Amino acid sequence: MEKPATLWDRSRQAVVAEIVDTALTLFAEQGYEATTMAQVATRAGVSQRSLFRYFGTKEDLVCGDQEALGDLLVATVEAQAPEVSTWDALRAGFTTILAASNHTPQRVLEISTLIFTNAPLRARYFEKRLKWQHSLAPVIEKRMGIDSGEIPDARAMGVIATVFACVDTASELWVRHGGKADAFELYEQALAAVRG
Amino acid sequence: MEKPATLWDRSRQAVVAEIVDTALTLFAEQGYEATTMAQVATRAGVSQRSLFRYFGTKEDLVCGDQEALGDLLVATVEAQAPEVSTWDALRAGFTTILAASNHTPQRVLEISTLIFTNAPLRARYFEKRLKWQHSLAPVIEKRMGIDSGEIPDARAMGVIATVFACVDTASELWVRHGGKADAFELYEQALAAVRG
DNA sequence: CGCCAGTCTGGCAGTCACTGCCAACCTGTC
DNA sequence: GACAGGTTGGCAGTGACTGCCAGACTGGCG
Repeated sequence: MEKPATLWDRSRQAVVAEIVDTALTLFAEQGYEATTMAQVATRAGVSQRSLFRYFGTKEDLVCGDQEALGDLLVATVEAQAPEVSTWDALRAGFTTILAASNHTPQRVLEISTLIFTNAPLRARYFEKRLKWQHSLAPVIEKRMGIDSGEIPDARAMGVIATVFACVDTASELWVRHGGKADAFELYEQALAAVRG
Repeated sequence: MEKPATLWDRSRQAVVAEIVDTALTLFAEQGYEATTMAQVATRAGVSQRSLFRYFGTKEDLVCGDQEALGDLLVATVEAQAPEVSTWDALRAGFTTILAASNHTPQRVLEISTLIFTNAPLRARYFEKRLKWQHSLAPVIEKRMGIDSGEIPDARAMGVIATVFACVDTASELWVRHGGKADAFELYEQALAAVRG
């Protein structure tokens, strides 16, 4: 997965992780919107200008590392055997990226709660997931035996959007249950109600 | 639906409509993000301060009149006979609000295109629709024979989220086809693929 | 070791969405 | 004609974000 992994790259990773850490701490202390980027920069010991170079936007402090996960999702779905159903292939993709997270469960809950209780964060999260959906379109079309055209097919996009909707629903309810419910179970319930 | 309808109220409505009009024109001319609120204010002949009093945010210039539609959606779904299936009840809700739009088809396409091609607009649109979903939860739970608790039920939310996902998918594809496809047909295709 | 190119960083000033505050105004009422 | 309530406009401020430039740091090359 990684070839060069320069020393410099790793130290940059560390810096990024530390900034995220202090940002999450501040968000927990004062709330997301009450915290300014200037505060984060000062507390993390970098200039405001550099902070914006690491994270293009304030939202990216929370949902920044999704790019890579999207690629993993698409790759996993694509790698499923052809006899696996579309639904199972998509589920496999999500369980894979869930397992690939490098955060503690505690932190996942913290971040998820942040996202689901802050409109701009949730909006940004949604945006990124939209890109995933579009990347998945050709893969799912192929799996469903549909020719990929310039514009995606309604059937394939409908299935993809539905799975995302159920994942999203399960995540939100999981957060609202304070992480005490089984997110996977919630997903199964939601999807079963849809397909039943 | 309207009781008082003061003269003043109506003139305010006219002002709002005119501002929206000039804003859409500017957006068409220069693009959404290249247009500043100052420009809209000047061109519409109001102060910037008042512009922000009419429309709390720039996004609301485009997707502002959704509050009322949400209520209509919930009311319509609630008004469906109990023997109507959950899916049909939700579809009835959407066809109703589609018919309730006071814009020309041309303008609907223009606004939709704007929303679906601008990330912040789409995000805001999504946010508002999320609220609709939450308002629908108790209605759909009742219809599905589920007791409404503090936290919505995964099955009900899954169904609601799926319908919204398919509507969204159909809308997006409709826009990407330049309005030449039948949006209703696209919705049927998407949902059929999901439920089939 | 000194030099050089490429990169990284910090500061600074500017843009833009958005808000609070206050003075001016307008409208209807007594 | 004074008065109360709501409306408007300007003005100054905040906070996210960007472009620009100058200094520092790094890895090669002679």
